[in-house]
Amino acid sequence: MAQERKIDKVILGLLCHEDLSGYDIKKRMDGAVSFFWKGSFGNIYPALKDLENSALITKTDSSVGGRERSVYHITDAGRDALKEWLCDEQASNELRYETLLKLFFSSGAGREVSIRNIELFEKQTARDLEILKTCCRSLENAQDNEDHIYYYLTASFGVETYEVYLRWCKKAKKILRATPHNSIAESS
Amino acid sequence: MAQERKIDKVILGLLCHEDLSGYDIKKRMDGAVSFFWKGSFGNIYPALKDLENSALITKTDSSVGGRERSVYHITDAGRDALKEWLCDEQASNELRYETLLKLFFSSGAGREVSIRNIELFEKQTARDLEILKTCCRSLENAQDNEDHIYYYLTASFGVETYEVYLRWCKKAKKILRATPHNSIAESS
DNA sequence: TGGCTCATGTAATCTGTTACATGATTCT
DNA sequence: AGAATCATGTAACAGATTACATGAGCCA
Repeated sequence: MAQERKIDKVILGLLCHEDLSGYDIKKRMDGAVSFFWKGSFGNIYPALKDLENSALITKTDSSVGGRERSVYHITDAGRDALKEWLCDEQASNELRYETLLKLFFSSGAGREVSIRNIELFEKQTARDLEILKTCCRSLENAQDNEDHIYYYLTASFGVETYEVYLRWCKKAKKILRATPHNSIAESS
Repeated sequence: MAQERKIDKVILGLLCHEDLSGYDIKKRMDGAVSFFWKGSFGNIYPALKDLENSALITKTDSSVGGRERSVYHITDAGRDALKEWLCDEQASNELRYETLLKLFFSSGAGREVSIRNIELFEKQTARDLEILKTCCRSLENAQDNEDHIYYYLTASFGVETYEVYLRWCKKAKKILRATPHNSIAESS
């Protein structure tokens, strides 16, 4: 297990709770996890194969009729690997926001362009926030399960940061509209 | 220019203001840009070569003595390419936070582990926040330059989100310490 | 003299994305 | 019948990380 591939951990984490197929894993990843981690089929299926070869998961054929379906189950070694990762103090936290990158270099295109870019970001954030809020509310009312507290905490991280994003958008637009600026940059 | 490689835009954006060497570009990227975009030499040098081949930048040798140094300059075509990107409505904004990923799957390791992981995140965030705050303050007092308003806005995005991160850390730790939980998950 | 910073680049490797290929089932 | 969804996988490509290789200048 010299591999540090994050998709492996996501798969192990999901399988820790229930047996799933590759397709199921994709669906889970498109859900509540998606705002801080993404995956694709071209990513998931090879990882499942590797994890099976490393004996961290086992594969069981559960095809119904002619439709093929392989369900994966985590092994004890898999649980150990997951726990080892959880206990490892290293964690890479990366923000890759093209909107901020554009804003940083926006003097080349003028204020109208930067305001529009902020508005696009604002709209997307508002949409995502609604989804996260719904998610958060349903988790608040289901604290019976030990897992739910962790789901709630991650979702609430999303809600709180997205709310700040929206406040920042308003502030940024206000500043860009209010302060004086030379019109040369604008007209070029 | 069918390429969508972000490192190209970062280089063009930086060269828009001043002529720089590959080494300089790396230094700039390690500065204020680093919290929302990262780069490495193995990334920058090949990109510089490609951009030169596409005539978006030009290379000038400015070696001093035996120490080699190549300085790059943006062309008009380069400025056009940068502007085209700035005006393009598409923007990919991705958060890849391993800390959140771990937290989401933390029921496998228990509360003590998750609290420690949050504390590690908290410490790193506090460190980064101080750097961003300093950056933000110096930009507030230098609004003479049109570029500075954009630098300020991106830095203030960082400051505001990091402050929320810290508030969330406190809340999360409190919840994890306060609510009752079964000790089986803890002892396993 | 030794260590740090300046300075450029390559190569191996890893990882992810996208598109493609295939085919069954279910719903309207 | 046709569209959407279920379901698995591969191949080509893109992009980034890491380590490596090299060497000069500067400072203590």
